[in-house]
Amino acid sequence: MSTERYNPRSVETKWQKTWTEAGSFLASNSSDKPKYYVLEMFPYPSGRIHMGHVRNYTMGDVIARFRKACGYNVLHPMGWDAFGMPAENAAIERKVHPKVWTYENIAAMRDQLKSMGLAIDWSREFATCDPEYYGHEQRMFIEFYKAGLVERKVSMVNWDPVDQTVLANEQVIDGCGWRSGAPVEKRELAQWFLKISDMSEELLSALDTLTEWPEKVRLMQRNWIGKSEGLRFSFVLEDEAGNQLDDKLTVYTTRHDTIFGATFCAISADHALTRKATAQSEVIRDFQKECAALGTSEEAIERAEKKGVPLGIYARHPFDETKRLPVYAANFVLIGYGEGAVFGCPAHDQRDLDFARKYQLDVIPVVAPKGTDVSSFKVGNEALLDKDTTAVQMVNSQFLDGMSVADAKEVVANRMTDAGIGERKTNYRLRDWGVSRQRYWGCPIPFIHCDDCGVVDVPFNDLPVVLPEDISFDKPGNPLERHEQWKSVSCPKCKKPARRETDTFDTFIDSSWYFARFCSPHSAQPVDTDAASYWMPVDQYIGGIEHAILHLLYSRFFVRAMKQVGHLKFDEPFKSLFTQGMVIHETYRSTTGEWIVPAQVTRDTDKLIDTVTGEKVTLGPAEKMSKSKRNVIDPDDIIEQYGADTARWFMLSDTPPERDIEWTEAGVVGAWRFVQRIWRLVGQVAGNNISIDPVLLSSSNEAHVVELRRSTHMAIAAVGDDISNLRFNRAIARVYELVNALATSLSLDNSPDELKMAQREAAVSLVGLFAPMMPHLAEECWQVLRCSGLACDADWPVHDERLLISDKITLVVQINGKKRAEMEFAKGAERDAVEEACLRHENVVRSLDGLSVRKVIVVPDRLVNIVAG
RNA sequence: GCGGACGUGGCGAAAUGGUAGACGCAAGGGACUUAAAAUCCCUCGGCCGAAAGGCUGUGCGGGUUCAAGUCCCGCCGUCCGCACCA
Repeated sequence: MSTERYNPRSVETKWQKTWTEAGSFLASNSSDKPKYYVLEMFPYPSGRIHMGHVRNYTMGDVIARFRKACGYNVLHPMGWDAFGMPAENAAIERKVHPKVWTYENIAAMRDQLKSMGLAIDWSREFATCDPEYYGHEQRMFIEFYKAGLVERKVSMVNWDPVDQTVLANEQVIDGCGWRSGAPVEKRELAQWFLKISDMSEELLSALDTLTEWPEKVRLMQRNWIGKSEGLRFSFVLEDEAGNQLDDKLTVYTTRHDTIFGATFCAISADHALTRKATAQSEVIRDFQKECAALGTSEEAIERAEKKGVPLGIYARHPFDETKRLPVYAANFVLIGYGEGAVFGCPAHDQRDLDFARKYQLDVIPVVAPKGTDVSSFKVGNEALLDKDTTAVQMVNSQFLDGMSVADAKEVVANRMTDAGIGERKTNYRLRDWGVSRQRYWGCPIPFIHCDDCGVVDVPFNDLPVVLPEDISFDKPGNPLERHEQWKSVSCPKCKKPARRETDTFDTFIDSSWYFARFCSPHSAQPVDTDAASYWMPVDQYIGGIEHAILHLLYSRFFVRAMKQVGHLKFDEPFKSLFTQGMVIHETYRSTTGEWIVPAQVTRDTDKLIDTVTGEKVTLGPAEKMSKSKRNVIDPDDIIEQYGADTARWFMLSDTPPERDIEWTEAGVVGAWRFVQRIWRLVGQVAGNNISIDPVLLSSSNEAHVVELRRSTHMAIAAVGDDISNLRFNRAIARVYELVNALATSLSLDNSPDELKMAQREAAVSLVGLFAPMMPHLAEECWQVLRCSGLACDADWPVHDERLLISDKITLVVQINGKKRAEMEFAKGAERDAVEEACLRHENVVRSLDGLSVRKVIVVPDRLVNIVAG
């Protein structure tokens, strides 16, 4: 049979159409088969898919198709995380309405995803900006409110004084607003919170049940929740002259053992005592402004140089009347954690030490290695963080001297408790989830403010509260706040004029339950509880590691909240989690330092040349594909030139899925050549025009037949195993091995019919094995091989265990751990016989010259290690 | 700053504590061709050697073990998250 080149352009659209018409990937909510729910994190509709999407959705697709072939009822849906700031930025910069921009982007990206040939049930698609979707979200929020899961309280936001608008952390650059350039201020606003911190312990302990999550993600969540067992206690305060003040200073610490090392107290710039002090001091006012300019980002706060100002008040040491500790307002103390106040123990905390050195405060070591000469023991510029708790003891600490750290904690906690100035307290770092955003393009928060009735929830009958469309972004700030007509409503309770809440939800809410909605996307309820009970939890969830904490933790919380109000019957949304790596690419710069797009760079022997200017290009490291560095490859271009299968194959090859993958032209071309190679080999097999006689094939002892069949069945066993474990790169290496074996077999002359049958068996199996990865090529090969039905409906190939067993094994002979020889033995050979044979091997005899054998270690069927000296 | 990960040939990588480098890419040599492309065959961590074989080698320094890329301790480097980006 003559083999023409495989032309993906026409073939791929043909099969996509076939699948759609056959409804191949529609999931049924009732089936006798076991269910399997595979989900990739849904995309933000930025307008075009990027290579990260290609990687993410290819992985999910392989799993979906593989599970379908294995006989599962598979749910593999797609939707859009469609609210968010970029739509507003487009509205400001390009004068297009967020809604128009978003839905146009969705349409474009849907087409792109479809061109990848994904096995998705598109009948379940929705966008989070669909009023139908966010209406259910509003209803659930009210249900949460009634169930006591919601709270309204004051918290800080970044405020741009010029644009008169609230800024996200990413919009604060070096303490200034990104558009106005004005120094950021902090402002207090009454905001809505979901009380996730009430669930800290539950969210922490349930991590132990998530055995199919990466350990690193569980660890990150554990640290994020940040459970600590400590002590909360109060200092008595006095003024400069030693007069006792009415106020007390309450601090939280986990290191109460170091109380005698305390040399100062530090409180947040937003602490009530700091605020009180600003009234008298301009210095303190200025300091507070300086802290405000850091914004609300914890990262910025913690990276900033440790600074503070004395407040002119002092804390009396609880156990030593001769000591008093100056109280500072400091920029590194977070108002949101513990009490917003700490005592500083510079010897044993790096931040405290940096601070103490800057302001010449005392540094008193109170924990030292046993046997240290205390009088000469000094701390330099590195705090002593005692890791080996058995090797240290308390010093310089009066009644604690000589104790272990743990005992000292006990004693201090008991004394404070007995004296009524302190109590043991378990603390969590996890804060409540602030969900209010002062923005237009989000889900309206379904509440009404009435002067008489206060905050009133919108009646269910009036839901959804739909975003008004007649808005403008001419002025900075939230258009909803300026929309008098939309804002004005009558109070549901007293019917008097009232105002709508103009804040919208954090988009993390939208993404905290979409996976449950996919089970019954058209239900009149937020979720159909039975459908969710059938499909949930998601069996395999795939997404970027950047979501390891927030999205995944919020979803875990939200599902529990939904359970509490009766929508769901389970606790954990994601049974197995996989976090894939990024797609990176080399970066290129011109002689003048500008970034250059890869398409504009050509390789001339060992130099890189700019095809537009002809000038030399400087090669930079491979980095995450980004618009700013211009190192972006457009998936459309790749699919147009090589086809989706080639792009998919490349994404899965070589690099383990959890690691960053570098996109290279050479790699894509390699994948493309492999597609053509398969096509040629399958064509050759089809040309043999033979059908398999199972009896004849399995009874053949012909060496080539046995060898090829062994390769085929080893590949079947290995590929299935590797895909199940998401080791796609290994699965692909096994596919290459099978292709190499088939090619070798096909190059033999005068093949008997049995060998042709073995070749057909290899080819048909091969197509089945790569079908989840290259589904279009698989359909085309399936057809050429005259197999029945569609490849996407075919069962996963089954391997014959008997063909995997070999009666001979190659055993490695080591002397003192170094390989000296290889020997063949029958499988399961006697230990003594093996040992004896090894010792007679010429290499072994030579190497052992002059040495005496002390011990021989035999690992059956693997290795012999002769210990000699 | 705090938290988390990663580090193996020219490159992407593989390796239940048991033969380091499977598989792929690139490179070099050869076959086919008028030529090129495509395809096919061979070589391919480093050093010594004609070969057999030997020495060395998994970021760096120690340790455990008959045996360490793998386990433990300490460094170095790179990347990700830090609560209003999604």
